[in-house]
Amino acid sequence: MERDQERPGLRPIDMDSNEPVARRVFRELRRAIVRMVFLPGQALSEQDIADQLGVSRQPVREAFIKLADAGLLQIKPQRGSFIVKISVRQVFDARFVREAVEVAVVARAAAEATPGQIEEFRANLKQQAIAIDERDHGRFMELDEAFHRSIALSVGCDYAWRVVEETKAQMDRARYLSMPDATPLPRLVAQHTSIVDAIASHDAQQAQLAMSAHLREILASLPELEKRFPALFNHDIPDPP
Amino acid sequence: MERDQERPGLRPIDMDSNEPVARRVFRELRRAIVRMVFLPGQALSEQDIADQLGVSRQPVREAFIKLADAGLLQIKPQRGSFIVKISVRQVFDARFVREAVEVAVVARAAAEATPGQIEEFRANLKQQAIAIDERDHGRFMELDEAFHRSIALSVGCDYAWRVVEETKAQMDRARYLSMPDATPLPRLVAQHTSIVDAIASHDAQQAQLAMSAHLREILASLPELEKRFPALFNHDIPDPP
DNA sequence: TCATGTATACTACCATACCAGTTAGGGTCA
DNA sequence: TGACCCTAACTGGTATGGTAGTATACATGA
Repeated sequence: MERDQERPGLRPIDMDSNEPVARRVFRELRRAIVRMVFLPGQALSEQDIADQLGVSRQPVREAFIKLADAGLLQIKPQRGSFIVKISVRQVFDARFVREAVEVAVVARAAAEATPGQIEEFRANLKQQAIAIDERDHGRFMELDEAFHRSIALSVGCDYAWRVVEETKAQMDRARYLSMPDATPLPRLVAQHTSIVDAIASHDAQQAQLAMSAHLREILASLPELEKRFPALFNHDIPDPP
Repeated sequence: MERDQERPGLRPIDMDSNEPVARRVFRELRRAIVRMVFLPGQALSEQDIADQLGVSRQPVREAFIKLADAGLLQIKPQRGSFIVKISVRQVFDARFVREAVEVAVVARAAAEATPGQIEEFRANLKQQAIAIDERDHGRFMELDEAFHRSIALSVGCDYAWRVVEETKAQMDRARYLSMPDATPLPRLVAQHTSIVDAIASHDAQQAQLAMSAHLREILASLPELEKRFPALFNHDIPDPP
């Protein structure tokens, strides 16, 4: 009995699509990294990935570069490329930025959100509860992301959401690591609900506090994770150049 | 009499360096775009740039992709690549994110900055005044960036500064456009000073207000610029796919 | 005159070949 | 035995060739 439906690390790239191959390779690799299919510290070779996906090295290389920009892959020229280990400092740095941006976004949402938009937020909350009832953790994480995204997009903060998306990647690896076990999902829904309530009552300050508290709680289990999976963490000893 | 010392748009890539060519090409192109050497709307060709810089197309292509990620270049597959026009909406989106992050950073600085660090900030302020006296706008912009960066790095917000750096690119094009004329530089120094004063007195709230006001003022002239240089702006009519 | 089909000259994208630097392993010699 | 060097098998970086798609100029037709 496997934890995932599919053990093969990567799903094949479907042809007959005019979307650039490099972009699809990037998405697939990013997905695999965030979902811990590739473990932190593991070496990745351009040639290997290209062979697995049935494409040439060129698009794989471009994907590698973008992954490096996203802070998920470390490219050591003439030596190799490695999944960066989870760094507690880096994750908290990402959280810091995410909190700053999302707190600003939710303040705007409290000021500008329309009743229709608030209704959409609540609809998402209901689905979150359903996903929890059905023990569907993956579905919950999707809804969670959709929830935060919809708040940002509802007030036209597309670029802000793009920034948050990048910061999330760092955090989500840690979250995925802690997922099958006890993550107090109902508690997260309660926090989401209080965020929406504050938005609905146009209380910007309360919305900011709720969002801030929510984002700080997410990583509460990080130190424990570091102890449980020491090999996956960096322990903030930056390796020499 | 030219506005720049050098009219040739790009400086040649110096060889005898082990830094990847692609990275240097990226930096040089980014510099040229932000400094309005390449005008918004202008087409850029991989082959052209490669010939001008004396390198092959491959590193140029990689630089193009990174520029596209930074929102400075639009790559239209099988059609061409174009310097994106300045979009008032996009610039304000960038400012929104930058304000969110830097306000959070400065709050932390007010809480944690040491006397030595505050002394460094003040030293930078003095140099800003000198640059203004010498009418050296370019130098002032460098010091301005260094000022904001030093605040972020002083409290360990390296990643936050990296995010700010990306958002700045959008804003700086507009700032460069308005630079030779009347930008009230002394006023900016006064704002910088009040930020440092708030940090020095460990008044987080005051520091946040000062930073927020400062960042909002920077783009005050943007609507006027749009009227003066209509060809360089997007007017937020998103062109069809 | 104007609409339409077509040839051509671009473009970015992908594949491939080659290059230079790093690393690991094994053999050699003190 | 141990330190050293050399070689072979990688790595990512760069250069180049080939392909498919698009825009444009121009000829052709009504």
